[in-house]
Amino acid sequence: MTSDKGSQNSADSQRRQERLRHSGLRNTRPRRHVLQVLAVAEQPLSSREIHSRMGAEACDLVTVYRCLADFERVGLVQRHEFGDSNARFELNDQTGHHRHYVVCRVCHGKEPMDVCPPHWLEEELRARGYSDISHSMEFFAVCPHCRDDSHPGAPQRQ
Amino acid sequence: MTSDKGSQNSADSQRRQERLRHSGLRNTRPRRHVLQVLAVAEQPLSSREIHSRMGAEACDLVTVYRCLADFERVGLVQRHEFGDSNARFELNDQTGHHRHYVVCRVCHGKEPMDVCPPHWLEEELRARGYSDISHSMEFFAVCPHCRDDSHPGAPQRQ
DNA sequence: ATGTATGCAAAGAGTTTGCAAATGG
DNA sequence: CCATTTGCAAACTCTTTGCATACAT
Repeated sequence: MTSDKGSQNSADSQRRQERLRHSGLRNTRPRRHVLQVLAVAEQPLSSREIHSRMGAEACDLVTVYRCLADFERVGLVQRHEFGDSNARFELNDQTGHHRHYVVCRVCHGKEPMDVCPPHWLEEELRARGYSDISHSMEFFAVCPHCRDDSHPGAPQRQ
Repeated sequence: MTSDKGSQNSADSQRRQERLRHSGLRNTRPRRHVLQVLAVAEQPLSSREIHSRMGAEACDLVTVYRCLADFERVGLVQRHEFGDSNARFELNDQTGHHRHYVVCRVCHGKEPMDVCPPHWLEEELRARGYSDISHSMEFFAVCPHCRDDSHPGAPQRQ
């Protein structure tokens, strides 16, 4: 029953702490905990969602906000804006790879797209003198499941 | 001294009121005023920015929010999320054309990109059974001006 | 006339800030 | 040791809601 989608064994934990140290951030319990929650998340999570998943041992919600701000600054996480004024975050992998999602307008499920076309546009921007370039891109649609069910039951994923 | 960037002559005003009526929305003074501000805006504006630009004759800020919600619902405006948790809006043209921007990390200036590569991705999503598809895409970077000035003066555009 | 839209007040929600105490390297 | 980080409380900002009044058609 334990999720094996993400990485939550000791070796992965070591690797995350390695990335923390390498980023110049101190290796604290709240930060390890936030990283661990993100590591096993099946989709981007908001600060509150992360805090909830930390359970009884949770640090203060404010600390989650501060961790995420730091993680974003050093490139450990990517921020997503899915339009519900709720910033969501996901762990970047070591290669700097990141994802874009389709968000269902009905069930709010989030499906990764696994493509990233704007990269050549970043090249063009670089040629125009821009530096330190990144981008956001999300899709919004009614997913096949919700289109068929006119009266969808419980949302697939929130 | 009057800006002629946007459309604020009487003919354009007529055309905007036409679009209002055609959308099934009542032709009220606050709505005309919000549309007029958007029509002459050189970049997407937040509710508060719109309200400020309405000057002494401004309607209530709440009404601006409601206008924008209505306008978005009927497709008159496009919403942008530039990452500062401040929704910004711009007028769509009649063809449904919309824009994507580069936002400078330093001066927060917004430059339109005039390209829209995700359209073929929407096709792919359609093929996978998704419907009612739209997307968001924004770029973030340090603009040439701010890269050169290590100590930028006043932000170019906010 | 009648449903729609507005203004005002107040609430809701996410996020940020100040500061003293705790902690990591 | 000392700079960084945390917790707690409170503030701040954007946005939404309730309801009586005003307005468009």
